[in-house]
Amino acid sequence: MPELPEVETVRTGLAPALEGHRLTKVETRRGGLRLPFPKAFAARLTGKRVKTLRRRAKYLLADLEGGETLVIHLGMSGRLAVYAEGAVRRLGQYVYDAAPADAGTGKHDHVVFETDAPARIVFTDPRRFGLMTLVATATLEDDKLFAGLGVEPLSNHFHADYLAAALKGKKTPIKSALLDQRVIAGIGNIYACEALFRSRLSPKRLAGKVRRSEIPVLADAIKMVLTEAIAAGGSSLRDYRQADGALGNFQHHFQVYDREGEPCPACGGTIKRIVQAGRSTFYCPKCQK
DNA sequence: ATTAGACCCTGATCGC
DNA sequence: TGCGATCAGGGTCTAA
Repeated sequence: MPELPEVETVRTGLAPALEGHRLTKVETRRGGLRLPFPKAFAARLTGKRVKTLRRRAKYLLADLEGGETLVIHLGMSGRLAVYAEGAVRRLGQYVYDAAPADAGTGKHDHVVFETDAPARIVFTDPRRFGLMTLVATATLEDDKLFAGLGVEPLSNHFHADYLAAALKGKKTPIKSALLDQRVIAGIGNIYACEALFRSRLSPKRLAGKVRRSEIPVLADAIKMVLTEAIAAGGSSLRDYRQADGALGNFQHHFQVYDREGEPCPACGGTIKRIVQAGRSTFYCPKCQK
C-alpha cells in the first residue's frame, strides 16, 4: 500500500490503540514475511508497553519499554487494521469497528496483536514484501535497515541545498533518484510522479542535470504533495483503508499517476506512461521538460 | 562506485 | 468461463 503519506496515516490511526498501551498478546503465523521473525519475537513483545509510535521513511517504529523498538514495513500490500471493543471503540479522533469473530484469521493475516486499550491489531500482507522485526532503540539509526536512509522530506533538514548536493553528478533519471531512499526517505512511485509533474520536470532528465534554479521548485513540490496527501488521509488504490476503516482520498487529486491517455490538467496534452527502472512513470511530455 | 535488471510473492485485471 | 500475460503503493541482491 504505502508511501510516506499512507504510512503516516496508518501511524496516526494506530497511535490511540498502541501509545501508552501494553501488548497483552502477540501471535504470528506462517514463519515470516520478507525476513523471518526474530528469535522469540512474540515473547519479547508480550507484556511490553508501547511508549511512542513513530515513522521513519516508510517504516513504523513502536518504541517499547525495555529498550527495543518494533519495526514494521508494509511493503506493497501490507495493511494494519485496528479493532476496538466496548467503550474504547472511540479512541482519540478515531472510531473503530468491533472485531468480527474471524478478525485475524484470514489467509494472509500474519501477525495479530492484542493491547489493553483494549484493541486488536491485525497485520495482513498477501505478497509478504513487508517486514516486522525488533531492534535496539538506542542504536536504531545504525541498524542496516536505517543506516543508509536519506533525510525526511518533511523535516527542516530537507531543503534545496540538500537536494542539490544529493543529486549532484547522478546519472540516473530524476524519477529514479526520487525513488532512491538514500536520497530522500519515504517517496514512492505515486508521489515521485506527482512531484515531478508539479515541478514541470521531465522524469527522464538525468538527476545531475537538473539546474540549480529548478531544485527549489522540486523540493517545494515534494513537500507540498506529501503534505497535501497526508491531510487527505493518503491515497486509496484498490481497497486500501485507514486503520479505522476510512478511505484516504488523495487518489482523486492525482494529476498524472495512473492516468495514461488522459488529458494533462495543465496543458491539455496527453499523459504518457513509460517504464523506468522497472516502475511505471506517468507524465506529460508536452509540459514536463 | 554507480546503475540497470532480476527477483521476492499473491491477486486483480485485461485480451483472446 | 478459462487461460496466459501483465501489472501493482517496495526493497535487496547481483552483475555489468
